[in-house]
Amino acid sequence: MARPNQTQEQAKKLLPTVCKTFSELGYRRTTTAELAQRCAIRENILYRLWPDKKAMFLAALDDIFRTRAKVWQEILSAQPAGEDAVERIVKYESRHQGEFGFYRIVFTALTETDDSDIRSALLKMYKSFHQLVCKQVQAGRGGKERKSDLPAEIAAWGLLGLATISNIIRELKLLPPRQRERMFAAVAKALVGGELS
Amino acid sequence: MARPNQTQEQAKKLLPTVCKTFSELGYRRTTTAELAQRCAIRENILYRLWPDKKAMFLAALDDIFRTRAKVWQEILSAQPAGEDAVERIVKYESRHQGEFGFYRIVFTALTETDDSDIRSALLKMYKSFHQLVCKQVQAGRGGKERKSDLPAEIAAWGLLGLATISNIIRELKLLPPRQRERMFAAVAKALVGGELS
DNA sequence: CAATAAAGTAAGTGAATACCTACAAAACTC
DNA sequence: GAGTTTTGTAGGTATTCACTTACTTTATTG
Repeated sequence: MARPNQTQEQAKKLLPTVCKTFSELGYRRTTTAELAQRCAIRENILYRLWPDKKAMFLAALDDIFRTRAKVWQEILSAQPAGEDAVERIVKYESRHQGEFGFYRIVFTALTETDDSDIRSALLKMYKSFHQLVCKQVQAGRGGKERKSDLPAEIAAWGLLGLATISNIIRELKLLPPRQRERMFAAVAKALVGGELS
Repeated sequence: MARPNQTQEQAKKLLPTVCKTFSELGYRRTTTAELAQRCAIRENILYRLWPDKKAMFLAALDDIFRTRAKVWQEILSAQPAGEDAVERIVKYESRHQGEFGFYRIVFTALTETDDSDIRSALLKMYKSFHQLVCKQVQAGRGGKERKSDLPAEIAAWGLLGLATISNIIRELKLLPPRQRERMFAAVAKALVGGELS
């Protein structure tokens, strides 16, 4: 025996760069040569870490999802399950959207949905997020749902749509940042309920 | 002189096939060979109709945008500027979403936004749609805006987001059709105002 | 019909790209 | 330090793809 295998660690170390590359260039335009160069390694080392390009992409998708979920968790745990949990997440999202290239990766994945692996990764991701948002909406309402409110599951889909269009707006600079933030807050309020400030 | 130039007509005739191909395969996976085959012509004929692949894509993007706008116009002109104009469009969209591959082309375009031509085509498209939706929201409210209502421009962005997530839901089969329709209607109502049935 | 330009056919080309092979250097265990 | 396994280097290959070239056929007009 000799030299412990450190592929796991190296893969982990390279993931941020891989994510960034895929989110900047999309799936097809990201070449393995480009990936290798940005990671400052040779191509064949990439192939020792992942079996093929698709696996690299799926790893990036998964990582970016985990990262986002973790960020939310942190926001929530700062002052757990309070009345204003959604509000805090909404505020955070409206400001920091796109910082981690989350949506660009999702968009590029959405144009590859005829690949069953990518499809099911996306499916899992959307379900998880919907559930997460759902819970927060419910928590934010503190159990008492007024008859005028949208059901939480429905409001959650609306919020995911809002996040999506908000990223498109950001991407295309359809609105200046502040206006986009205000739009985000106003629509979120309309969806979740009147109490949000 | 001999034989009148019919490239315009042929281009027009091929556009639906070109659109369909791009929306099924995305920009990168659509090869000019595939396009030619589906159009039942040779590759170099494509290049007599458009200067390059990007031009083919932009033509498809433009066509699909015009088509959608025309459909809306028809829905509206059936019973012009009524109180329920938005409602009719919303109902139509919730049912027929994705039929024309509209969003798949938009998604693939969104991953190519560092190309300035594609970027500005998208920009123009989103602005037009937002304006169109805006007008309809205002018309639907019949001039009288209640203080609880979202401003029309903001509600319009919300509706575009709703349309987007709704297409993602359809694409990934996150909800069965009827449930998706109900979700669409409920969120649209929350955004536009309480009067919609 | 003759001249001419468009429409179509068939093949090719150079560049890009995912992935592989063969080997050298380094590091860990005993 | 010998033996073994990982890590790194350098180059290659088969394929795909956007786009081209050279040529034949067809339609149109004077």
